[in-house]
Amino acid sequence: MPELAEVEYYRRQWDAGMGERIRRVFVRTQARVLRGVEGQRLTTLLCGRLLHASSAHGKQMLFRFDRELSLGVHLGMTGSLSVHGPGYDPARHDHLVLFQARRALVFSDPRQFGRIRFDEGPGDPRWWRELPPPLISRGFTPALVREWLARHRRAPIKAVLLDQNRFPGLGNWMADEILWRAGLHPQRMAGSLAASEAAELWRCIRFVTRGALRYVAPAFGDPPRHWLFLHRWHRGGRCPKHRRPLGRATVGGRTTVWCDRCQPRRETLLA
DNA sequence: CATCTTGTTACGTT
DNA sequence: AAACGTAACAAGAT
Repeated sequence: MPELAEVEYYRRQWDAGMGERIRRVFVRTQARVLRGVEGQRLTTLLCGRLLHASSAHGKQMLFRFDRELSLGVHLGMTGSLSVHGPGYDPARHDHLVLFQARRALVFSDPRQFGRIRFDEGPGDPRWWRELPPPLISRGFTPALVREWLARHRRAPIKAVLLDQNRFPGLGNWMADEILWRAGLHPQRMAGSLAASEAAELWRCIRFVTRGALRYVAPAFGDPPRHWLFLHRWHRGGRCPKHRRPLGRATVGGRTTVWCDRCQPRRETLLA
């Protein structure tokens, strides 16, 4: 489910507990989402700690506690964070619950494609420091996009956009939205883009990222009707620009939606 | 019942 | 050595 804007929405859910102490920890020790994190150790170390700060970077989240403890959360396909009352009774797919005096901070994930991390030590953990530049940052430049297109020149552009090593936080719906706006067919080879197309792609990445954060992050709302977003989910959906039926195929291993008129399959040669 | 899924990664092939 | 495609992970929705 979550791409960068949904992740940001979930991160804010736990803001309710900021600056307050963890009284008790529930952890499903054998859960796959722990990915090697030892539940007992996590419980021992987190009990009594203050939740200091949180941040999101692409689809990753990091929650910081006093005594240099860091809790990393990735939501996978079906993960979520929520807040409940202090007497909350963990449900079947809740894998980690941090109880505070007045609430319970809950991590839930039915499919368990998500991941919990737990690190000790000053500063941010190494895996966090090594994340690529956020899409909304000065470090994310058109040159980085060009270099990535060249490196993956034989792959379909849709698959390239889904690579978290360069486009942290982009997921299936955002990638389709970006390509639709950029007028690029998802099956175009990355190496076939003209310089002007790559520049437009960069602009659309920024535009869609800002829009997603604006429309989705505050209250899990929908983008406007003139975005592809609302039209892409069901078969029979039509392009919001001129009502043409949307194309649909698997590209880069994911269900992909596009408009043949906005995104011609033929390689465009020059602007 | 069959098919689908807003994500990632291990593995085999090119 | 990189780059690329695919299967697998698991459970719920349609």
